[in-house]
Amino acid sequence: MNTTSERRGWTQNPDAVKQDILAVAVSEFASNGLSGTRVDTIASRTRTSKRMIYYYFGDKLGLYTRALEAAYLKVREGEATLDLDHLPPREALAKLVAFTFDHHRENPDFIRMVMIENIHNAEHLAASEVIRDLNVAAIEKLAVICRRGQAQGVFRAGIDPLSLHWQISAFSFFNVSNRPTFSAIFGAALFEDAAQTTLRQQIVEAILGIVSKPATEG
Amino acid sequence: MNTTSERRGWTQNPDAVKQDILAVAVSEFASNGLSGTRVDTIASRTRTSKRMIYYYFGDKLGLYTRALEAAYLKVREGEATLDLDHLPPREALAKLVAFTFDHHRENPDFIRMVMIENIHNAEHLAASEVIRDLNVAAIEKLAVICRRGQAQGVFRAGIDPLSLHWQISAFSFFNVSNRPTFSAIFGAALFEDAAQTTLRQQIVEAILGIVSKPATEG
DNA sequence: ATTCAAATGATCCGGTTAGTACATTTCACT
DNA sequence: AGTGAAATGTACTAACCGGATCATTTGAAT
Repeated sequence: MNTTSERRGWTQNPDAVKQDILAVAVSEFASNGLSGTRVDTIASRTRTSKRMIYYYFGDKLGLYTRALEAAYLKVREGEATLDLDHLPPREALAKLVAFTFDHHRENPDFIRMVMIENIHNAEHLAASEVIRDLNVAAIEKLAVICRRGQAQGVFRAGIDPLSLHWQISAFSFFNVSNRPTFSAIFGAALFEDAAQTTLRQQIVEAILGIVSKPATEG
Repeated sequence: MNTTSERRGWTQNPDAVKQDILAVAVSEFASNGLSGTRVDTIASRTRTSKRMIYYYFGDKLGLYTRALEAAYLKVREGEATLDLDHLPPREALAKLVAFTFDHHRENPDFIRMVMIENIHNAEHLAASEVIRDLNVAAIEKLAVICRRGQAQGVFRAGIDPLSLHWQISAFSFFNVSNRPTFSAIFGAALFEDAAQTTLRQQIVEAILGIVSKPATEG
């Protein structure tokens, strides 16, 4: 049982083969979409062969679905490292928003997989219970912050955690998903590090504004 | 010269043929993506033939690029109907945001074309000067509102119209683009008319909050 | 050392699809 | 009514690509 790296003669290693295929598949599907991706191309970037793809994943759609799940799993895994319970509500929320913004930026392949899935009306995602569970858990984390903020009187009443999640996602997702068209039209300045930091701060404040008690006018 | 509807024997009508092809192309590309779209399918939904597609548009990519332009043109055309100059700045901005939100909802094919173009890193859009001009004009409209608001002292200083446009777009675009995955995971409630009205109001307020002079805290 | 299922290699195939070749018709202008 | 270019119809093809077929090897248990 040698490491997964070297392969002389050949040694069986089913799990490594599956993971190898999945990693390449995520990358290819994210880059080229479902019908734009060639199974042969995936195979060629793999340490194994096309034969193995069909052996383990049945067909192209099967592979795509598993790749989609893999992308979600990896990203939600990253989110789990975030501990917010010890922070006061406003700071917890601010940290969550800033983290989400950064995390999306760092995982463009995930974003692209979701874009592609949206193009396909989420029909493959709908078939995967795994993914639904992951995301519902993410909402619960947000709901906890909302309740704490309301209990302490720093958040207004009647906040809908789902709407809030929608708003946070809208900013963070769009920032990555529409970067190509946006910068093709308006230039890339908004996506350089300095501008992104400003933008992140702005949306943190915008979100905090949404949950804050009304006070302004004019 | 009869109308474009009936076609007995056959009568030449180059412009109508081109428009017919383009309309179908937008619909097909928006639904299935670039590589997911079949030229034969487009042809079959047309009153003309595949031969004509290649005759007028050269190849699949040429047709795609023209379809992308057509989608942009149609949407920007709709936006031009909006007259904001007679409104006070806050109301003008509020109206612009609400309109953008609705307008995006009403043009899902356009949204999907942009999504697809983003998947392709905007490489076809980048080749089209037409589109860039259209959008830069849209920003200018926003800049005018900002300047008026600042002159009247109701907006804070240092607003970047481009960032503002980014924020408005993020909400309005995401609302359509990610509806499939979002509702697959969290249910469709947020996308029914009542909830959408609430959401729209929320984001109008969020945007107004961004441009307003600081006053709140806690 | 045999056995047998799991894992892998090597090669092939049939349908699909973008694009083309060739022929024909329309129509504006003489 | 003739001419020629633009417009359209019909049929074909070459390449590509998802998937299948058949054979071989590995490795764990007997």
